[in-house]
Amino acid sequence: MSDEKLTPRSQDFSAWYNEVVQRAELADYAPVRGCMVIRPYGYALWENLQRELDRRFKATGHKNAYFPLFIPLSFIQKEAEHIQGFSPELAVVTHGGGEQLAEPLVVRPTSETIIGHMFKQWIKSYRDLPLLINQWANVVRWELRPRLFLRTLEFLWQEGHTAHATEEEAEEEALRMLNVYVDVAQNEAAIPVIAGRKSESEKFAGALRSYTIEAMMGDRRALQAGTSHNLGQNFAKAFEIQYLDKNNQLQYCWTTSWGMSTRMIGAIIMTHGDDQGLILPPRLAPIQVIVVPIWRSGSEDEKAKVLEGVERIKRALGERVRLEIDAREEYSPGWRFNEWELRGVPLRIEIGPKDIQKNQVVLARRDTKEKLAISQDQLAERVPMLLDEIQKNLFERAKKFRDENTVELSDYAKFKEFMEGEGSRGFVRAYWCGARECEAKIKEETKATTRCIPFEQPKTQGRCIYCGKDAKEQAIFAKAY
RNA sequence: CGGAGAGUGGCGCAGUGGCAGCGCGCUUGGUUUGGGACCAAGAGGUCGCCGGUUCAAAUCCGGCCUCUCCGACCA
Repeated sequence: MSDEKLTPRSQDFSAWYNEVVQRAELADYAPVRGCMVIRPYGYALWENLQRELDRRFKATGHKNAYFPLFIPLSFIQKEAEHIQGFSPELAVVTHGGGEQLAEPLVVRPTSETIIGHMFKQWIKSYRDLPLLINQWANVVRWELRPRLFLRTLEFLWQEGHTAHATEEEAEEEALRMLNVYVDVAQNEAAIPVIAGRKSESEKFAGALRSYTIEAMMGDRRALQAGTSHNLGQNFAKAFEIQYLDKNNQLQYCWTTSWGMSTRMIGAIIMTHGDDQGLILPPRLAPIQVIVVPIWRSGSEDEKAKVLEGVERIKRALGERVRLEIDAREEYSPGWRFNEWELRGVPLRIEIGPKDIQKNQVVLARRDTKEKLAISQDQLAERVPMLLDEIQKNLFERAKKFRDENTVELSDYAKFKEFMEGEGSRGFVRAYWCGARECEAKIKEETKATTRCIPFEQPKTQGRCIYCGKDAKEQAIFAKAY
């Protein structure tokens, strides 16, 4: 561990991000380019996110299963758009057991194809529907420019895959799961998101429609934090997922898929972090409260009293919050304060000789840096309340930041000016006619892409920011990760 | 793949031909402890790899590899 300060976010956001990830011990670089090791602290954060997602998946009727890592190459090729979208980033196994394989195997970039293959075996009748499956898995995409958590060659995620009798049911499912992502992002990760539809060019390879939640990071760039796809009958037709309806007619299923990944950890870091380091939302923080006891050496009596105080804190809070104690004598209090701030623990409790005398403790909030003294008798009541308040404050703060950096524009010259330069100045809401050409030109000229067409639209209509033709809807434009 | 930068103890770096160093971290002992403590003694290196020049190469020359950042691609 180094004593040096982090690179300030304003100076170099990327450098800040990489330093935070490594120094907070979330992850480390692996010996293979583009791969990372998720360390225990980072993995604990992932487990908390997993738990919240999994709980909601089960509550909406989904069951977990597991499908193989290897997919026959021919499967990927069955859906035309799918192969086009994914072929540049496939990892392909050509040899096994010392022999060249008769058919190469693809390391899954996503599992629509192999799951489609299995769904065909499992679905015969309308009585088998809907089929609601989720899997927790790793996937591999051979990305050109990796970034810790945001874009690694291998990443962890969940992928939901469902099959339905009707288009309406599939659509309803895709939107239901997007709402689960909205709920988890906003209420657990404290990240405000904009939910909407992806444009044709930004949608998932092989989908009928893609839905997304988009978040603004601390450098004002956009990050796609979760997606849900209505796959129509594209995969059902490619994999012959068919059922007999009530009238004994053979019908193709309507399928969906949806995913959220370890990228969310990157989103949490970049949404809430500051120049001191990480700030974790209490609901997901592996450690919600860190207790830092303080005493003078040479006084065993004082030390014993402080440690008794620590025991009282543990008794009051141990069952209610995720609490750890840092009683390392080899580090000064100041060092320990900085360390736990770097690692983003939402609330710190300081307890020393002065507090013992007054029967109090000092609480230090990570989000506002405020310190306040409370009576030890109030711990069980006040600490959970304070954690809730921190959770709420992080969300409100991020929302305010996003809103302050979102503008509505109707003039393309102003749009270009807004997007000028290396960094990002934020989100632009603008009317867009929906034409692929306008979208492509805007991207070429400004590097901004359509992030989504938000569900929430103004009542009025307008003119396309690029071509000036009539436009029914607004889109969010931004430079994205 | 295009552009930029970097490879020297765990980390950050200095070292432009002549004994491989500094700061932090690590170990041991001691003194400390309310915002990144101090003293002392230690451990730790085939200087990214291969070849060449030279009495002598971390340093000069040639080739290769890797990583990071910026772009195209993407959860």
